[in-house]
Amino acid sequence: MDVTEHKEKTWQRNTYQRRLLLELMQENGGHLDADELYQLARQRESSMSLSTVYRNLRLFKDLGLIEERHLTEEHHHYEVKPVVEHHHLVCRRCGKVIEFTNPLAEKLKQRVGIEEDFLITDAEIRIQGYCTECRRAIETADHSMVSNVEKR
Amino acid sequence: MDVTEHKEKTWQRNTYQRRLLLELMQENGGHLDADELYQLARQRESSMSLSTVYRNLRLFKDLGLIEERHLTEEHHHYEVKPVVEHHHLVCRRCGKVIEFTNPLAEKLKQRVGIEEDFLITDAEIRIQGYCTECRRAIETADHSMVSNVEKR
DNA sequence: CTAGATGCAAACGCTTTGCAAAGAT
DNA sequence: ATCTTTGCAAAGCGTTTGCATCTAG
Repeated sequence: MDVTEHKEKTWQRNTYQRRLLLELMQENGGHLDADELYQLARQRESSMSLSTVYRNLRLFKDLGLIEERHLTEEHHHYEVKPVVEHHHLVCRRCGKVIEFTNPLAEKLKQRVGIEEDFLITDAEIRIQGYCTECRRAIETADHSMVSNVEKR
Repeated sequence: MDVTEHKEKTWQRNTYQRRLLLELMQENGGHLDADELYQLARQRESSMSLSTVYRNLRLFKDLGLIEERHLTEEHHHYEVKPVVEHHHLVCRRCGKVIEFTNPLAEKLKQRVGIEEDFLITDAEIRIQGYCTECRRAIETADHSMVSNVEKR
């Protein structure tokens, strides 16, 4: 038995809304949140309801068609299940999200799985930092700023 | 300038509630969520308010005393800032959380920082899978289960 | 004294749910 | 004809906020 398969929901009816939502998810490779997807869908089907979006996002997720991401503290993002697992680099200043893959991530999973005796199914790696542009912007702003040491 | 320091909030009053909350966070090394901390605090100070918990969790976080974790989809968990960065292994069945450290994680951060020209501040790695016990439990249950291939 | 912190209740934002109507098979 | 899915509105849940009161400094 494949221990990683637990979900039982199925796709019973092939509705227009469902097709549209999945299509939009596939076109928009990026990281959509529920509301962004809702707005996109409304452009083509103005009667689209937000709950339909939520219901289908959950369905797609249960079927393994998309994956849920935790890029910000506020709410979820979704993306179509990538063929190769990739991870995310998030800029703390501008919020830009860069996807990356790195063989070390795979190695890390293997290593940890063995060391802790876990059967690893997947990993989510979110690295935070500052991108080139924001580093530059902060340094520039810094020159025109007063020291704020006394604030403490 | 240290580009990683952005927050400006300070600790102005040394209140009982604040001391209590921080103490509880430190005693309870684990991963507390806001409500768990609230329940603990109420045992010692029955008038403690949930908003005070939230306000101080945020304060502690801004001061860098604790860190916010995203272990489940539902809500946040917090833990006192560890001396060495560690990551989490979460069992998909029983929810057990195991902390681990691995030199490959550090290496990965360095590598990605260079490759993408990011100044890395930190990383959150959450690996999911099945622990020893749950694997065993699933396999055992499996033997007494009917195949569910026809469900589709 | 007085600004900052608290407790309470109400508001908030994202997500889920109950229900009647519409739609797919 | 049946049973799923939809749209709508209302509820749910974790979290935040406004405000009067309290309190540490």
